[in-house]
Amino acid sequence: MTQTSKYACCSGLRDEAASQLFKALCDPTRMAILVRLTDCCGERTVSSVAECCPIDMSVVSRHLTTLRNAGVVRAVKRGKEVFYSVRTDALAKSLRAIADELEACCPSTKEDSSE
Amino acid sequence: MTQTSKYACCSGLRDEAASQLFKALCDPTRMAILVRLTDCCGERTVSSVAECCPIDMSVVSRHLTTLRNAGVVRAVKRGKEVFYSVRTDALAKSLRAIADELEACCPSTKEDSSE
DNA sequence: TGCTCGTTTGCGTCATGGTGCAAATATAGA
DNA sequence: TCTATATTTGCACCATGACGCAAACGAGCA
Repeated sequence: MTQTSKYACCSGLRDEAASQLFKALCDPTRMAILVRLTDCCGERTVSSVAECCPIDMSVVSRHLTTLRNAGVVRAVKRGKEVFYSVRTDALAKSLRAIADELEACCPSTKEDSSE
Repeated sequence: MTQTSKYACCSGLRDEAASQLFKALCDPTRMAILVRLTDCCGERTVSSVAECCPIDMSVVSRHLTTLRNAGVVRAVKRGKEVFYSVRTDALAKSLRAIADELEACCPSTKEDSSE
C-alpha cells in the first residue's frame, strides 16, 4: 500500500494491492469463508473451511487462492493438508492505510447525516 | 457497521453495509471515479466526474448511484446539476471499524513476512 | 409554452467471474 | 508399489454486472 500520490491525491487507491483487496472482499462467499476463518482464530484446512457454505470444495479452494493472492490469508502446507489462516495484522493495516490516505487527502467532510 | 457478533466473531463483516461497501469499491471504474472525486476535495457534477474515464456519462451516473447507496459518496441536487462528493469521514470510519473488529476477534497473527 | 442542458433510466449486448463435476496432483501409509 | 485422502486444476455452464445508445425526466430560461 504505497502512499505515493503521483497524479492525484488518493491515487494509492488505484494500486494493484488495494484493487485486489477490494475484489477479494466483495464476494459474499469469500466473505463467509473469511468469517469462518476468523471464527477459529487459527488455522483451518480447506475441508474445514468448506463447512461454512454449501458449495463445492473446489470452489472454496479457488476462493482461498484468491484471498491468498490478495494478501488476506496465508497458506501453510503440512502433510497432505493445507492450513489457511487470516493475516489479521496485514489486513487491518491495509484498511487503515486506505482510511488514512482518504483523510489526508480530503481533510474533513463532517456531515449532518445528510446522504 | 454494527459491531455485534451474533454468531461468530467478525460476523459484522457479513453485514449488508460492509458487503455493499466492498462491492462498491471493487470495480476499477468506480475506484477511478472515487479518486477523481477525492482529487478536487469538494463537489463535482456528473459531467465533471465523467472526464476521469472514457466511458459514457450514463455509466458514470450509475456508478455514482452505486457509490451513493454504499454510503461512499453523497449527492446534492442544485439547479439542474447534481453535485457528488466523497463522504470521507464515514468511509474512513467504516474501514477502521472493520479493521478494529478483525483485530478484536483474532488478536494477532504477527508474521515474519511469510505468505 | 417551447427549447436547451444536465442527469437518469430502459433495454439489449457482451465480458467477467462464480459454480459444479471430473480428472489430475500430491502426500501419507499399508 | 498400490491405495486412500486432501487439494488443486481443466472445462463447460450460467448469472451477474458493466457498458453504450436512445429515450425520458427535470430544471432553468427565452
